[in-house]
Amino acid sequence: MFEPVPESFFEAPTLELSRDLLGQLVVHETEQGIVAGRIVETEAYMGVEDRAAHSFGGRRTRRTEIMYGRPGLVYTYQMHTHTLLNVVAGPVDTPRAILIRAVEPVEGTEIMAERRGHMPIKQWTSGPGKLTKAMGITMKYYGHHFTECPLIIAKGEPVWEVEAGPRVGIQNTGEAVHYPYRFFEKGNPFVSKYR
DNA sequence: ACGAAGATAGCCT
DNA sequence: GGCTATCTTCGTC
Repeated sequence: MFEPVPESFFEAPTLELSRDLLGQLVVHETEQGIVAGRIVETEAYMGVEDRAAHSFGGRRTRRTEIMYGRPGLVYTYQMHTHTLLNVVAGPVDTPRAILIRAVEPVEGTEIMAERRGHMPIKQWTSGPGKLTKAMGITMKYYGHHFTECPLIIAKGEPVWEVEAGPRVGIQNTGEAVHYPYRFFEKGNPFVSKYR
């Protein structure tokens, strides 16, 4: 019932794709059932020229390797106690990625509630580490493609209004701190932070 | 083999 | 606002 978007969806230029992803659904078929969330916040990481990107300066390691692959691949990595979910963007050998920072619960809410320890709903998926926990997304999806089950991106409801601003949580990255590469749906309560 | 660092979140004062 | 959990990867010894 949830259809993956076509692979061509991911071929848009990275900043455009960051906006296009807003409103689309992340859908995960788990053992307990389907969980789905509508993307309301993203951040672009612009590859070799972006000091905040893992692939800055052409850095190519086991972790960043997937960023050099085709758009639409899953780039997961571990941040302290959390898994963070990214969409690989840009053509092959252009190591860009888009971090999914927040989603709005759409389906499988009882499963998310359990995974999030029955916190208030606003805290289930309002951050990159929170949403992966709520949706059961782990490092095993590194290198998976978002057009294939059991983890896909599907067409959702369009966003009302998009706002842009500087990215969250990056430091010591010089000018990159100010780049307006964060996109979110204006006023949406699941956006990770307003400032 | 070891130590440091990090695109976070939750709990504490 | 600060403190820290505890994971994977990377650079260096």
